[in-house]
Amino acid sequence: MDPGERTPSVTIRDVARAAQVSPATVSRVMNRRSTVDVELARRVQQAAASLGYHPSAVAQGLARGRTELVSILVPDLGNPMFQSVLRGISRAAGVEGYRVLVTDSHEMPLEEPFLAQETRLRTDGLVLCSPRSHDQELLELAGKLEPFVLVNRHVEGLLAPMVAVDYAAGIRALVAHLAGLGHRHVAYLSGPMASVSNQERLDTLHASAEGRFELTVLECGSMHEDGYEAADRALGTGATAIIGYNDLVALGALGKFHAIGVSVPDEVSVVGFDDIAFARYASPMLTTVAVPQEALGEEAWQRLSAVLRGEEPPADVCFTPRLEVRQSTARVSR
Amino acid sequence: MDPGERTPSVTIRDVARAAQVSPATVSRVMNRRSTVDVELARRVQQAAASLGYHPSAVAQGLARGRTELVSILVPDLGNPMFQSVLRGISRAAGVEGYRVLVTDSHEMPLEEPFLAQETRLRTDGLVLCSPRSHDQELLELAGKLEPFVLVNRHVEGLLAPMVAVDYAAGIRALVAHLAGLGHRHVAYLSGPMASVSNQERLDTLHASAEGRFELTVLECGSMHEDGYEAADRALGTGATAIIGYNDLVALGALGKFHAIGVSVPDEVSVVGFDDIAFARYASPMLTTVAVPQEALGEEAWQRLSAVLRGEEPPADVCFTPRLEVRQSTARVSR
DNA sequence: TTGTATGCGTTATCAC
DNA sequence: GTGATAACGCATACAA
Repeated sequence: MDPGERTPSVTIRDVARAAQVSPATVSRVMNRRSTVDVELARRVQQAAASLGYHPSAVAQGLARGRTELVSILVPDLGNPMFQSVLRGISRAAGVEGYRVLVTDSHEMPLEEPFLAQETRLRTDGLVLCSPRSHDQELLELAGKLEPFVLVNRHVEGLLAPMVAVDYAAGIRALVAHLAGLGHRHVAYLSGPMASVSNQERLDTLHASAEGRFELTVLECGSMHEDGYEAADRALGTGATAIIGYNDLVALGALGKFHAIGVSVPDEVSVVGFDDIAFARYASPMLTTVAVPQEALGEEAWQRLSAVLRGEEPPADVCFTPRLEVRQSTARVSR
Repeated sequence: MDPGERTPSVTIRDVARAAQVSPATVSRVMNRRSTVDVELARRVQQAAASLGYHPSAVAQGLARGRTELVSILVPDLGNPMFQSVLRGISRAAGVEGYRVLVTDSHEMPLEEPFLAQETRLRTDGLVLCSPRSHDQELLELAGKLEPFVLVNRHVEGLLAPMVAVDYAAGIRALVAHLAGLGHRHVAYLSGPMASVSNQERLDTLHASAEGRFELTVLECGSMHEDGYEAADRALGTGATAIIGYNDLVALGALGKFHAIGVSVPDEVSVVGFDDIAFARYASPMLTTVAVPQEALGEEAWQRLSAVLRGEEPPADVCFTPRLEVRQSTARVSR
């Protein structure tokens, strides 16, 4: 076998020749177009099969003007939250024959615009998941990114379809829950500064904590290790309850507390955000705010799909997350 | 804005016209080819910039004969193990300008051949991660899948590069560990029947348990819920230690034990496989076998990349996993 | 119904 | 150095 040989791909012409018809007819047969004579069709089918012919996706893409590929850009492929969104999109898109090209910006906001454009150029559309870029930047970029839909982010003045989550409502539910349990001092393990959802959670936290409990904010991050590292710092503030930026952070804190012998929820309550699959199986089971992750992906696809078909996309949607009370929170003991 | 308007994309001709040069020259400038007159080059650059020109990836793909896209097929995008492999590939490929198209077979072995071919057709190469198909099927398919590399699976007679893990060694380490702790009855929560790695673990388990402890095998699965559901069944067999097919299953079992008040590792030891990030942060921290997940992805890319360049790929590699003793295992108390 | 011819946007092989 | 021009593989008006 010659290692240097290039794909000796069989083309539509080879099939045409073998079936003794024109390339156009082969094309028609392959695309089940119009009425092709049954006899010819069969000849083409056989020729194609025996030659092992498969239309070139690239050539089809060029000729049709669409690749049936869409891109998704996420800040961190390692985060189960984004993985679920990806699954949702991938599954929904797959049903319509579209495949997903995924790009990870590795929580580097500055790279985002470049990556978004780059990946968008290779496909028919783009899903921007929790972009960390500033509103202004997104507004300027919008033209070169279209068609695209925004997940987990609202940008005023942007005409792209959006699929969002009412994080404020989730935070308020969390605050009410903790206050109801008698907590008077709560620590928030803050997420990435570039994260708009972190900002939103922070703002809502400040607003709704007012008059209910003292709030201490600690810079943390978005990953396991960040929560693990910040857990005892949080405890050191005298807080009786800790709110993680997301479940990963909360789970990291849970791990640390177990490691240093601090009992949850007896000595300290811990809550997260997102309700990733692991939250339910943690010990203790994590109280958190459930975000419909796969649904976010599906809804995003519905909108992108509509735009790709030239139709009007469904109206923007904003999911209201649901408080999921489990075992990591309890009435304060002091 | 006319909703029906198609991408009014600016082409290489538009730039050529604006810069008063031939399309060929524009192409040369865009690709930093040969020596183009500095003055002309600048004119082209300006024209391209002011027109917002970007080469069509599809057209380039057709003309160059490569898309700079590779596919990866995984059995379950929801599994952190595969996510890590994906990350590894995505990151390594990204450095060389390649993007990754991901397809999830949703643990449906019968769909795999079709999906593999389908996704392969859209890119320059394929990474088959833990394929569930039979050896025979893979051998027959190989021709239509090339170039591709195999991760987490060895198939005799297949000339595709492979990146594997010595699961048997991992299992033996696990067995030695548990036996050393005095366990005389161990239960194995078996993974998907179609999983070759499950079969390998099972075989090695049977072989190395011989004379050390009694082994009970329970059908389970590959996900959290499966482990959660099977945990008490496993305990009911009288086993003092439980080996999960993977970390997900083990973590699920851990969750169940916590829920029903069974203390780990005092009443029962639990071990997993893979060492996903959550294993370290579980309570108790999960003893498991560490598989270098991202490295698997990176190595896979190195091989695929070499083949794409027409070079000889590095030799097949087989990682030896490392036993990670943590807190979910202890000396048997009876 | 079927074939012919042209276009899709680039790259690359030639002459100039 | 630079510019025509022919692929690349397929889809699709249009003609027959």
